[in-house]
Amino acid sequence: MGRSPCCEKVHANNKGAWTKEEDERLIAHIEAHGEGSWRSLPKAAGLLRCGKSCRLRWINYLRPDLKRGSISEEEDDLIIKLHSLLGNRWSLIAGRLPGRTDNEIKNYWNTHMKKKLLSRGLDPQSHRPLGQPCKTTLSSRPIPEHEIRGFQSPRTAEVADFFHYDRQESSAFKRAASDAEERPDLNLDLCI
DNA sequence: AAGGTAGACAACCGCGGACAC
DNA sequence: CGTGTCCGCGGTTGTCTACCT
Repeated sequence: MGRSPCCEKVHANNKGAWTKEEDERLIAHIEAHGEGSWRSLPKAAGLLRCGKSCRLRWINYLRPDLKRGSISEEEDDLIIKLHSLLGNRWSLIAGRLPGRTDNEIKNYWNTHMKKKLLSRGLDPQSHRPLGQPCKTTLSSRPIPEHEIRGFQSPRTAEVADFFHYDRQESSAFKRAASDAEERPDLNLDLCI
């Protein structure tokens, strides 16, 4: 039994592309009250949208610190490196690319990078030569409990520092640390 | 000019983690 | 400890546009 859709309760069932007026309302509300409280935001801002839709619109399109324009060669290179380490964890990858969003990077990956890697004869998921069997897929393998308990190496601190994790007990951190342990060949000293 | 197709990206959906109670 | 709620994430779909026939 799943949770009911967030939009049903408030009849906030407006869907599809955002209008200029909706954008303006959302921007004005966030400028006045700040980000957060997405569930109550639509009503407070006078929008017939669900909170999730508002959050997505703000994060992916309206935020003032977004970088516009195409992905640079340096960013392109960094995305490949980060994806080889993290797999499809787009939000973590976006966290290392100022002004870029997870959605933008995900779309970019699916439309450009997959083709690019394939043309180089590399598997877009494993980053290994096509046809070469790969034991694990970094993005999908669940971490056994015993592995999580075993993170005591210097690599753990390196991962925490690299991804700015301040809560090393978080599952996202544990997963990233696990992946890094598996890929000692990957250099975490990346920069734009 | 009209219809078809592919590419790009905006937006939606469902799930799971975190947290409060 | 169990349950409910909110938020964020990643996969997927929808829509618009440019290009081709």
